[in-house]
Amino acid sequence: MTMNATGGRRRPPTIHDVAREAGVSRGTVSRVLNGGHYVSPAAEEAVNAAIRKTGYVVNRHARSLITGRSDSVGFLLTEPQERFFEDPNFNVLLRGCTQALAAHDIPLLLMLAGTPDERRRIMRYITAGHVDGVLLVSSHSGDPVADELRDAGVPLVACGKPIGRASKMSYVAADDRDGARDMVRHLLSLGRRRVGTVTGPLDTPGGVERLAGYREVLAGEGIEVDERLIASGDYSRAGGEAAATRLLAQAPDLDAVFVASDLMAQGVLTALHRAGRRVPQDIAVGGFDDSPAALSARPELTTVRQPWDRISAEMVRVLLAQIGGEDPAAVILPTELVIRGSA
Amino acid sequence: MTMNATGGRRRPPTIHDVAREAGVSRGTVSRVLNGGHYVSPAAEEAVNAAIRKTGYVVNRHARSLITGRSDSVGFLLTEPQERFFEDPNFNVLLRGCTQALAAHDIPLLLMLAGTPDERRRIMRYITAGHVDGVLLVSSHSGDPVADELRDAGVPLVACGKPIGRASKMSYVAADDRDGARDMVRHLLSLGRRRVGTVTGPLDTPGGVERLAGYREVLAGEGIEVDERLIASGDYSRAGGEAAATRLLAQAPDLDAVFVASDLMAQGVLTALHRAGRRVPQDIAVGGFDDSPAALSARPELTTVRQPWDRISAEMVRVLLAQIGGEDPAAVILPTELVIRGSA
DNA sequence: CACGCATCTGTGAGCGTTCACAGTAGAGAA
DNA sequence: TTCTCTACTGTGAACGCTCACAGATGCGTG
Repeated sequence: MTMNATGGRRRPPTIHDVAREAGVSRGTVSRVLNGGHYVSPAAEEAVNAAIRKTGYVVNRHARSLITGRSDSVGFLLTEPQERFFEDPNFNVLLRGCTQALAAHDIPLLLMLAGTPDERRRIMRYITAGHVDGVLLVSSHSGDPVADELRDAGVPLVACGKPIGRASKMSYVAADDRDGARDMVRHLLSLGRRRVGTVTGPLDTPGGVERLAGYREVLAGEGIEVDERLIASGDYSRAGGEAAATRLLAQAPDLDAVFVASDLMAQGVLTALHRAGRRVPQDIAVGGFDDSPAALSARPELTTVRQPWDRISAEMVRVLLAQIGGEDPAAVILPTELVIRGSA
Repeated sequence: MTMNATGGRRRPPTIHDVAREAGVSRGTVSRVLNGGHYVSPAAEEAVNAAIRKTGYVVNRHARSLITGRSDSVGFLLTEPQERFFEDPNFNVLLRGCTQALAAHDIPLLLMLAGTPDERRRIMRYITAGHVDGVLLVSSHSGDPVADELRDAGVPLVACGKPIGRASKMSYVAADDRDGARDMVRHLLSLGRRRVGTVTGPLDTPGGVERLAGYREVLAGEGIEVDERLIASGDYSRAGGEAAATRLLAQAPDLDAVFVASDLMAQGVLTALHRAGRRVPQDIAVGGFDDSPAALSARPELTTVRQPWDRISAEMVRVLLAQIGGEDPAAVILPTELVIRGSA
């Protein structure tokens, strides 16, 4: 190490410095940097040594200027802020994506578009080419962002099946419907017969699909679906609490509830506790997600695990493929029933 | 709008296109873009109209190439991964910083440096100038990252007072010690006399300062500090549970606990519940943070609120000032006691 | 009238990289 | 030998922007 041991920023070495040090031309250094094709072993070795010696790091701005690529991707949240930081799933997903991208040496830009104003600004930023692609998280069907981005030709992968989209768009999702089926079957296997459900918002894929799974199993068992056993929530704790309260009023003989998210299930537990119902003795409760919330609930939640690590890895894989020119793809991943104390 | 209504990416307009459209030179457009000094009102108006018409967005790569600035900042987490997504505080902080930066149109790059390997890669990335500054979150004193960055001359703001630093470094922190004092005083005011504490890791500022506040109040009240009433945790739920179990064994006459984080307090509640102690009747529990965890606990936690929104806003303000050439600064913000069911 | 000064404008250079192209050398085929 | 082909290397010319500078104009002052 020959360089600046003392503080303060020196002018960093350029590709030119490396070329001089290695006794080759800029072009050769550039070729080594980009895969090393058409470079003699001797030259490659010399360049690598020079890179180590000078501490050279490629200037991404210069590279981006010419390639038109930014070598970064955006992680876009269109939810209103509060949902973001209340929902543990987002964090797991964010972390997974960051790490999967880091393996490709691609930084992740976190973008929050809560208000229409922010949305406009961020759309400009994205469509100006400052990111190569976008990981889009949980947009409601009313959300125009996905369509706008797709129309602008920006590579895009959604988390969760986008509902109501006309044309093809990449997405990665857990098999919501199948997970819901597993849970409802489990509740029935416990001997429960008045199985209710607290759904997610019905303009989200999770809301729709998990409810569909619930209906399917009941129908399959020849049980008529009682609409009084269905209440919709908004994925928040408070929403779950309110929904459970309604459920108890409409159907006091309730003996099990399938709740479409763990966070709502926490609210459900609160409501049941206040109503003096014991869990799981009087009413069995099943959640969805297997988020950290499932473990902090009392009793711990029986739930459906979403494979977040695989979801994030697949989102990144599909996005990079799409940036590389491949066609959009849909990936559906299996869920897993996790049995704990609440059911 | 005259441009590409159809999908697919066209070559985006450049500053040259805007200049031609406005009938001025590149230089004038550039001046308008950068504050509009030394530009006649007529020219400025023409340029703005041309920008609107062409849909021009500045190419940050080209700009960065010459200015040497990236117009982005990094949000660096040096914690091992699990802490990140288990701790609700991080999310609040992350969101706050993202929004505060967005107001300056500066994107935030999320960086996770869990393993030494990742750390090296990210340090290279940062020191190569790909971000203008770094928001550093909660580094243990053993963590060399802060010193390395400072030595490299990278503008830096830490969240929480860095302990054991030789020279000055910017940081923003809640007044941990004062918050702890408030809580312990509150517990004493309830008539409790065997007040224990579960500390954070003692190589973190929060761990050290909150314990110091605890000791101060007891000393001030003339109560001798019983070391059996002190157990250290690691800010995790499990750590809190283990610490509480130790505390109960060492000091069965415990009648209150000040826990240095809400998450640990959840673990403490679990341990107390298992031991058959009622909260708050038998043992009062006070947390710290006022994170979402405080509300999901049963009973809800009496805790010390950290002003996360202000903390994030101040971190961004201080960082931008430092990037602008100002000297490092330390900011300490007041906490607030929040009384709920657990004490 | 000449001069300084402030305000405004255009122009060339250059930031650090990649890309296309034009070379060079050596090996093998005709 | 000569020609072709492959492997490798160097060299301008961009990419889109900012910066320094030079020029132009108008106004007040000596």
